[in-house]
Amino acid sequence: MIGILYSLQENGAEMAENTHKQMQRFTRGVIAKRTGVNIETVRYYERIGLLPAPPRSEGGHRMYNEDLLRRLHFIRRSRELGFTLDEVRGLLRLVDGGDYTCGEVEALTTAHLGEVRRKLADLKRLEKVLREMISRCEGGEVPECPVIEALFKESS
Amino acid sequence: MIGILYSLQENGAEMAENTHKQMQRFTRGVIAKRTGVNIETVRYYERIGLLPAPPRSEGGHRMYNEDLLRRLHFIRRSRELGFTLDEVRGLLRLVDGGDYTCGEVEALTTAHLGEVRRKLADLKRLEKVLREMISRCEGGEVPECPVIEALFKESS
DNA sequence: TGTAGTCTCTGTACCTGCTACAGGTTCAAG
DNA sequence: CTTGAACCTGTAGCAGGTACAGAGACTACA
Repeated sequence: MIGILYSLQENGAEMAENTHKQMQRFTRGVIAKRTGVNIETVRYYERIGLLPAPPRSEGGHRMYNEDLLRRLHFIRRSRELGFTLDEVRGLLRLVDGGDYTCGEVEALTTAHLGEVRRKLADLKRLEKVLREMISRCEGGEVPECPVIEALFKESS
Repeated sequence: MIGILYSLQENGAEMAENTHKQMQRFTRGVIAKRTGVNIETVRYYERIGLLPAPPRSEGGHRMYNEDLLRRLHFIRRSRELGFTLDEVRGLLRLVDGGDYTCGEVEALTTAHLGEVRRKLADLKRLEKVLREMISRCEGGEVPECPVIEALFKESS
């Protein structure tokens, strides 16, 4: 088994005095700007167990830290790339070094890698088509319609 | 203005005798296998105006053609890459050569291209991290946690 | 220290993008 | 002409958010 090498989850007990400093007050505006995620969505992620519940202030306000912002940013990007929240959960556990065996890590990672590579290939084709459209347009040429099947190969 | 050079939409009036041959009976299984989209979703796309309403048989059954299957496949792939249905709509109109001016084509295409390139960059970083995890694992090494911020750069 | 303005809280309702019935009709193979 | 698979319309549900409402917490400034 792989040990937990670098957990981003911090539980209350481990919250020593000196780490309290890192608990700035991140407003919804700051969170949105730095991660692209709005506060309602953050609460939603907490509710479904995708993010750990952060410590609270006396008055009950959530106290976020930098790590949480990084996780949020990661989630946001992954979502934009078309991964489901379940897949994101898996990715997070992978990079956290969860309690997977090496074989499990390899199986999961290989699966993700396959998906990533398929997406890369598709995006490259799309990029090519878009690039060509622009250059034809700039050349004063009327852009021909790139036939759709040229965009993405039909094999799966 | 750019003319409609190659429209995939066929209206009833243009349905000549010889094109009727192409109207095979595609069952939900065939559609799912060839496009990855199930029939309920196809009907949904038709309802929201993403796909043209196909001609019907005497009994009211939808008669799909190859073009529609290609469009479906295109939509599916684009969705997997994280584009919204609205963005897909824009892409379809672009490749159809809609009634855009050249300037509009360029603006839209450039915007899509920017997004595509950001996604490409993100996927490449993700691929690298996953590849490294696998190779470390294969080397018998305990995989270290790749720190999350290394995955995706924070500059939006 | 009071108070205004901005933030957060919980809860619920709504939105997008599907997906899955239910109850009935059509189609095509035998 | 039957029979089973596939279709039809309609509606309801699920995932992944997003947007209030009404109430309380925080901060800055007088």
